[in-house]
Amino acid sequence: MDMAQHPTAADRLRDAGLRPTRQRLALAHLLFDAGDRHITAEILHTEVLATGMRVSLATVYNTLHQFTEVGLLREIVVEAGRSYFDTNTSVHHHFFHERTGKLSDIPGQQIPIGTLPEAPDGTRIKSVDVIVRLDD
Amino acid sequence: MDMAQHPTAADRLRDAGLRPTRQRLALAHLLFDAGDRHITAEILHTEVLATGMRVSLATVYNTLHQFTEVGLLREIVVEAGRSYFDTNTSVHHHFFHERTGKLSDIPGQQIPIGTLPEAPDGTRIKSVDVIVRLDD
DNA sequence: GTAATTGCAAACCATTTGCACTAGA
DNA sequence: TCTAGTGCAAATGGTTTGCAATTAC
Repeated sequence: MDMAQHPTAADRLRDAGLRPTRQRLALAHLLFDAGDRHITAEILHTEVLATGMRVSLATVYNTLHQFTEVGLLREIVVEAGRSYFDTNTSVHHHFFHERTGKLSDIPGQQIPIGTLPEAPDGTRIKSVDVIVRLDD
Repeated sequence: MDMAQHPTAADRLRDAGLRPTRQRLALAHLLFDAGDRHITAEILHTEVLATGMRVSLATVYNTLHQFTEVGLLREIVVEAGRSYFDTNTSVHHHFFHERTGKLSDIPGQQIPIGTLPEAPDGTRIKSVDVIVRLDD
């Protein structure tokens, strides 16, 4: 996602109805300028601080959730008590490395989600999450 | 799981290396006497208290984790900040009803986990979790 | 008797919230 | 200007922990 081109980061935020504030721009660059990432609020906060900017942890949480609401991020839950945010919002699934606590995309998009079960009663399938847990 | 028969609850706990204490027996009955269940520590604690027994929440947590370690339960993570424990330890997957916060088994066991990806490098697949999130 | 188990209350830790302050438009 | 956004510090909520008291064997 090259955000230094035609649709600038500021444009993308504006299009999503979010003011391109200094904080949101800084976070957007960290999130989207370096390809696909799986990141926690804590880590992202550490990273912004490392750039010299002062952004509160509360704002990092707000921003991650706002980005998720407007479809710029996808939230992934693999461990009770910690949320990951994925900058790749397309349909794909994950390896979870239990020892290191790291998430990675499963390459080749195609885990066979061919024969999905019918949603019960009056329900509707919102999404399908596949987590392949790895030992090592 | 009829635990009032040959392998009594006490036997099963002993076999797993856990002393069949009053608390563990009470929890085991609530968990295993009524078919497959998806339960949180809070709910289970409420249920024991309702039977008139005094069991601390800490013991409920300890017990759930011990049962999980010895393979009597399986832990399911669908929401950051809350753990579910599944009394059905066989391979199967779940619907998560987001509105009600309830988990249910996907019937017919067969989500096509046919073409699983290779585990990267020197890793080994420990388990595959499939969560179908429902809007309803 | 003695090691395992329990209960309690305090500690934890990621996340959320209330509210005064700041800054985009 | 005027509202959306931010920062801080306190609150939340599920879970864990330390340790003394209890219990299974």
